[in-house]
Amino acid sequence: MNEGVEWAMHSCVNLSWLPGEAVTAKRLAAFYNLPTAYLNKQLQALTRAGILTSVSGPKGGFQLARDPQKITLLDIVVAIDGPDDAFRCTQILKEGPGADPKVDYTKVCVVSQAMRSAELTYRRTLAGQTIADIAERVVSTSPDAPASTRNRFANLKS
Amino acid sequence: MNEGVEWAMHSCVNLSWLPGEAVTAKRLAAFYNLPTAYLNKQLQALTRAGILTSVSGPKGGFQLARDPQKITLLDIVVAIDGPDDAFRCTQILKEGPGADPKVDYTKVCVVSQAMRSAELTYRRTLAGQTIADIAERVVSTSPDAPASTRNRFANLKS
DNA sequence: ATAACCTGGATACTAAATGTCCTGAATCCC
DNA sequence: GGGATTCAGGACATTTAGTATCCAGGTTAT
Ligand code: SF4
Ligand code: SF4
Repeated sequence: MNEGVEWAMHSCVNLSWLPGEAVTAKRLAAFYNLPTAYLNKQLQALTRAGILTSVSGPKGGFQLARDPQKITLLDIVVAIDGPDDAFRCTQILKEGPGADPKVDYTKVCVVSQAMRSAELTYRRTLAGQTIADIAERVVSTSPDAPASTRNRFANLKS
Repeated sequence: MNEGVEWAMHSCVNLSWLPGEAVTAKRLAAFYNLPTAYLNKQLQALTRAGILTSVSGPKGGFQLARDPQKITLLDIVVAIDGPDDAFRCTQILKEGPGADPKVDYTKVCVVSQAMRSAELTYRRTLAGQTIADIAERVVSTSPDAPASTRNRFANLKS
């Protein structure tokens, strides 16, 4: 899995502490000391996926496109890592016994179904958790996180 | 995910149709027209993991090390793809606010916990399905699969 | 003894992830 | 309008992981 997923998760949580404020890629990157240009690519992907909105120009930057309660972890994973399943079906049955090129063995093959069922539970679990849930749980263990995050962003020079 | 996982799944199912018979890597590869030497590496990994047993020399080959009911899909995935989670934790919090090198943020971080919970359901689902389950489901849709598989293996020249 | 087969390391090849750079367009401020 | 700031995105370069081949060494059946 793309490590940009982790960056995106944390950035979205941070952005949820800064509602209505446009934060530049440079500042988001500086927060965790990440490569700016590369993080910018992930932010672009989130924007294309409709998770963030972006504004060009001075005072521009990124912010959450909708309520954190409506952004699931699955949304982010799909936006950054793509919609493909981890288990790749290379259709080896086509080289096997009943070789019928017209059949899509992805649907028929029992192995494929079994792996797919596992990935389904995975996605369901991710879809059941939102950025708001994450943020809330962070607050419950360290209640000053939102304030200190805002403070840190305010003090970021670059 | 490693595509060897797919090869391993199908090979294990095939081997479950051939109990007590040692099948050479060359024949297992020929069944799906796979690269012999590379498939052999996956079979070695399965052997190291205790899923297969191997015998050297003429009349040698691989066979299941235990009852197909006791081989879960998770066993195979771990043997081929390794035990690591898909979500990689690069510990970016160490570059962040509270930077404490002594803390293992993998345990503390809420994002990490959320992703981990999803992977847990994934693994649980995989662990709940065995090679025997797969084989049984194949039989229920095409009852002649075991016989035709044995027949095809018997007719493989190389 | 020979041939077949597994083991594992070395190596090559290929694809994907990671990271950088640069041009162009949008926006703000003077 | 002009300059500065920032996003958008394409074009690379670099690094890492996956895929594939080969060979030398050990095991076993005949
Ligand atoms: S569908 Fe089944 S047989 Fe075909 S490639 Fe996927 S796993 Fe293998
Ligand atoms: S533990 Fe949390 S913060 Fe640390 S790297 Fe993993 S996801 Fe990021």
